[in-house]
Amino acid sequence: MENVTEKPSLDFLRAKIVEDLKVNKNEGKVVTRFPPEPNGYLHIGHAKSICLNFGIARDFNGRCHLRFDDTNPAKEDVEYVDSIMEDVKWLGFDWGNHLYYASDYYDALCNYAIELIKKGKAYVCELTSDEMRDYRGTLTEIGKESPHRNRPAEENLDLFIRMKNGEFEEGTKVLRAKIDMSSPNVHMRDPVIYRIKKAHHHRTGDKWCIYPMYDFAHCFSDSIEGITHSICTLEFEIHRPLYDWFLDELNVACHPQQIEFARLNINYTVMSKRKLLQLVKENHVKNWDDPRMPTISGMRRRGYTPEAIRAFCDKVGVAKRENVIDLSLLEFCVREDLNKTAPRVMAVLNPLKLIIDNYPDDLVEELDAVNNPEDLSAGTRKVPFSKVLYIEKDDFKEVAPKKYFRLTPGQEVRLRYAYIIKCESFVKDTSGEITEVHCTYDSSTRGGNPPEGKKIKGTIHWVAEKSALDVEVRLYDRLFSKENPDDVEEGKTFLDYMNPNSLEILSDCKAEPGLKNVKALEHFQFERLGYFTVDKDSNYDRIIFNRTVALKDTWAKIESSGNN
RNA sequence: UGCCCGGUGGUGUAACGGUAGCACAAGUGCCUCUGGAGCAUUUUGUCGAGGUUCAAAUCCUUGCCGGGCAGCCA
Repeated sequence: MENVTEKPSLDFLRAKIVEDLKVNKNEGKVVTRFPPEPNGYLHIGHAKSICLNFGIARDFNGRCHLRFDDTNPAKEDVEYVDSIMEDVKWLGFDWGNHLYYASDYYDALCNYAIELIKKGKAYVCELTSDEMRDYRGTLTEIGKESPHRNRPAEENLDLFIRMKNGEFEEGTKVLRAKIDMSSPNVHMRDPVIYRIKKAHHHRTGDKWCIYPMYDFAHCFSDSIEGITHSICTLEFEIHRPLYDWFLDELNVACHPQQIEFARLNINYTVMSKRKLLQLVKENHVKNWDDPRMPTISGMRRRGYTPEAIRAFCDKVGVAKRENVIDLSLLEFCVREDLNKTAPRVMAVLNPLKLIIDNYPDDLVEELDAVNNPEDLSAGTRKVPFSKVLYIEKDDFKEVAPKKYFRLTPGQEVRLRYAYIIKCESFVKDTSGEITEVHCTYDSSTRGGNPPEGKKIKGTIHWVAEKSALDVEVRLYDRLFSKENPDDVEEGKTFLDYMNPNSLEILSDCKAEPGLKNVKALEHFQFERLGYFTVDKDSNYDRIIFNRTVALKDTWAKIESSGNN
């Protein structure tokens, strides 16, 4: 009780920023940036970075830039630029007018390179890439210096300008920083900073035929934008000395601080753009927005909400230790959000006909159903009820296992919001499959209220046959059946661990008629089943739902533990 | 074999020299017109060895384990 006013503990990044603010570093400003390369779609790992960078800016009254790190025209495309902007916005973040491209800085970057050359800190090297690899040395042996390393500055300048003018072929020359070929950090062994690429750039067109490398472009882009904290993932930690070297050599006014954190991993999926691209290109999934993909667009289509994703990113925390998050945490986050917001509705995925023998043949009653018990302001709706209904196949068993509360001969259940019924008999076809269940109802239990003193343990959902809507439902499961698909055995690839049952299409589902006019991305809870969203391929004639996540299923747990 | 980073329950993440806490997962019970939701409750942890200290998850030494780095990718 005495600790209620205690502040929640900060992650190490925010703690660092608090320290910086205390000593008035950067005049108290906090400026971050999210710097995607437009060479693929954003995934949930990027969401963590987005939430971090935009979240920090929000928490410290700073700002966060969206900057496309577009320094490799061979791999980049406007399609990706567009999708990235859409996804960041959808996640709920706003970069205001701080939208930038590294390509905006090509002139400035080129001038920085020239300055470096003039200072004698960069040189044009004509080694082939194979030779350069050779000269670089290994992790345990130091490198040796390029024969071009000690060219006079004027010659370097001339050569570099001619590179820029397109006088040389790709691969024949590069500009390198002159640092230290004996550094234990291979990134400091005279890294390439400019290479010739006669490629069309999605923004600068054919203006350039030399493009800066990441290490050179990134630190200066940060500096130009006045970034205070340049937050990136762990694999760039070893690049930090280089980041600092460039900024120190040219003595720029703004020297941001690079801080690294551990990227997000989730089990049963992959999180590398290369692998996601491969899944798309080789048609292992339908597209980047396939609902099984961990992409933002895929998760959106699957029915995840921005609120759920943000909550997830918040809960996973930030640290420097490698981590693998349980998929169950993600599922918890969507359920938690959708439970509060998704209207409840009844739908039957695997229909079984149920006939109430003592119910009038042509009567249709409109029964009241609560739209969301977690939010009474969502109101109620009318659901039509009549003699012939559909129920879930699973909700009837000829021979009931122990603790089975649903329909079985002689047992009573409640039809949600309708009546108490009793199972009298059932019909099997020649193959032994149950085709009809016959029940009687108690007309005094209208609305589902049992007589005084009587308890009904089981409640099942239903859809009236007459007015039922035919819908398609797509069930999704984890894309991979192995916890860590990146951990491949000899002779296999991550593709060998794909879950063959990650998609199940149910085309004969029945839903209550109120769902006739749903729109793409609307969320619902199908009572007792899970959360579902309307797929974008859905239309008036063919309504398609994607299962976002199933409800927690205590019965399934009891059942499976009993089978063990 | 070089350099850099990390090791806290099953999974994440706090505690910044002073009671190892929180969330998810798992278990149990209560409640319920969703076997949903909710509520209550339990189990499980500081990588090892030394040292400093009244006191170490925290500081030091060392070992072990995990990750990263040798693109004209980012």
